Amino acid sequence: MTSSVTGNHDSLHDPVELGELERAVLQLVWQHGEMTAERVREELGRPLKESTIRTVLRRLEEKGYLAHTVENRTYLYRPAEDRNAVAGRAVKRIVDWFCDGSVEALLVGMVDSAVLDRKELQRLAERIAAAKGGKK
Amino acid sequence: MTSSVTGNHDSLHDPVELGELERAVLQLVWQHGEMTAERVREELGRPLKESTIRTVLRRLEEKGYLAHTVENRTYLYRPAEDRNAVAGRAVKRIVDWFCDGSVEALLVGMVDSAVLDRKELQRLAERIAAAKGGKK
DNA sequence: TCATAATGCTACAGACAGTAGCATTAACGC
DNA sequence: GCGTTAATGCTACTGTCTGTAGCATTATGA
Repeated sequence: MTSSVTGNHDSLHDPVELGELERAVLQLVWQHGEMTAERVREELGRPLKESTIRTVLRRLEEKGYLAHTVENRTYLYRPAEDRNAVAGRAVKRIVDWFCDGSVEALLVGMVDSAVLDRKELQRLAERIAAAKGGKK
Repeated sequence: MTSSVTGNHDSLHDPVELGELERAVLQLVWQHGEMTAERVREELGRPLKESTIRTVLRRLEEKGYLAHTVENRTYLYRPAEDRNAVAGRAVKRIVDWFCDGSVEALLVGMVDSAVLDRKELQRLAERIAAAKGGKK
């Protein structure tokens, strides 16, 4: 399967392997900062049992996306990773697989497939160029 | 020499939903331009039966990534979509899900998670700015 | 017409996501 | 202390997808 597994650190998870519901839940937690299962269920608006929500939350934690603390006997879930960072890694994988690792090729592809507007790309480039000084 | 086309491509699919083997095969075809099942098997270097390869190729076609023509009773598979474009859409999905649709946020995330070097991003921005006059 | 080489069809096991039921346990009031 | 209640912990079933492949069928060329 995995061709060469040299240096495997499993801290890297890909949002790609998440299902619909998992993604929805993860986004909610990212949005709200911290949530209980009950709260998630309410926000979701879908007719799901609480045990379902809890299973999803637990799996998300197992996968490294969430962490929880116990507050008065109640689980409080909060993000374990920055969403943009997670997205970044996910994109990197895609770039590696489909664009020979070239982010440029990717952006070109996004423009070509009308996913990204050329103008938008322009603005983006300017913003990036402008944000040069911001050493993080 | 008979040559017919059977391109059946209904909707847009995401490369994200591909398995390891499927991805490997798809990349091979993208790399070589067109391939027969036999050729794919050789290139893969994995001990797989031909029927396996053919199943994967068929599924990739069903999913819209490949198309085939028949050349002397033999299937010739070729890409049905530009790889960069496919990657672009895949990334867009990720951006929508995890970055509120902001490509900028994504790039920032990539830098933050050390997926993309700040310098590289700079060069990228310049290149993009330079490649202004394109189609569309 | 017969062998051969190609495809077409079908299947099965393992992984994973969606969904949920039921057992257990700890806190709080009486 | 003891029971009610609210939380979690464990387990499971089903459907879908992917990896993998066997076997039937069919067209082609000698």
